[in-house]
Amino acid sequence: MRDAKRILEEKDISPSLQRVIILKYLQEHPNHPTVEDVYHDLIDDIPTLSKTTIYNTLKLFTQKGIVYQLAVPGNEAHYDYSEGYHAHLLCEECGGIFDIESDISLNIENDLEGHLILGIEVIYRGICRNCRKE
Amino acid sequence: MRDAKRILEEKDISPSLQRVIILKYLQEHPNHPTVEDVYHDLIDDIPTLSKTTIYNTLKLFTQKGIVYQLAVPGNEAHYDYSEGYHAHLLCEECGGIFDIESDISLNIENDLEGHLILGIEVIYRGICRNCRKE
DNA sequence: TTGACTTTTATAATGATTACAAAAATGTAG
DNA sequence: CTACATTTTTGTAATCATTATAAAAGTCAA
Repeated sequence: MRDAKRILEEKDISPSLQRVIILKYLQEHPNHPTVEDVYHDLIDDIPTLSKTTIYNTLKLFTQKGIVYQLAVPGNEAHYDYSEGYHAHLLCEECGGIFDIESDISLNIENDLEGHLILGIEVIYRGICRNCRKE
Repeated sequence: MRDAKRILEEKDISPSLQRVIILKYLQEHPNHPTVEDVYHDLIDDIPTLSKTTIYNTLKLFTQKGIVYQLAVPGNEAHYDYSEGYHAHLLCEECGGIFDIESDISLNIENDLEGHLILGIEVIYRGICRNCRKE
């Protein structure tokens, strides 16, 4: 796992206590946490932590391309820090989000119908293996 | 364009005035309208129309698989009725959503790592051709 | 140590969506 | 046609995530 402080410095973000802790949290919790998740899990470590800080920090990280906001319609935003590319499965039963080792070596052309393409996101919708058993 | 009333009946939805008009609107406006868009454009035709009705109706349509909610993180939900599959480009400059004629004949296997796959959504992020010119 | 600047924090405001209960519309049995 | 049950729509209030704002705290250099 890459050093959080170094990642921030490379992106010209001053590595404040809160920012480093939030980034470390995202690195250690690749389960697509929400702002609420981050807050709930860190408030014991930093009792002064404010939700606004988490919002601000995650917005900053997103703009800098360190994390990205997962598109889940109609709900809170989920955040994903990950070094390798992967797709996601959205379970329609339990609402869970699962990583999919997508082999879609998507023909990401820079130019697609005149648009400049910077990234791609693949979302599968279905029933996850856990809900399927029931 | 398929008959709206028939589509509803096939899905066991009683074709009330509002439902038919909302579905027709979605058919005729494939530009991924929001609830606000639908309301704004239909309130002149049906002065009694309530936003709640649009929310309820679109939720119903989504559950029945007639339309689907487009995943745009951090904003209102956009709705899409379309007969053929296509991907979407999200412009990071203007926020616009563009259809992409995706040739991804994605290997939609029913089973992917144990999950049951029902659908797939591909979202490109980038700069649209209009913003690019500037 | 002072002052400028950045970061964090708490509170209030906004905006989308949902809950709820009443009103209107529709369907059905007598 | 009428009375009653059910469905659908509507308006209002409530909820929930997110953003705006301004004060407080922290950082850093002269």
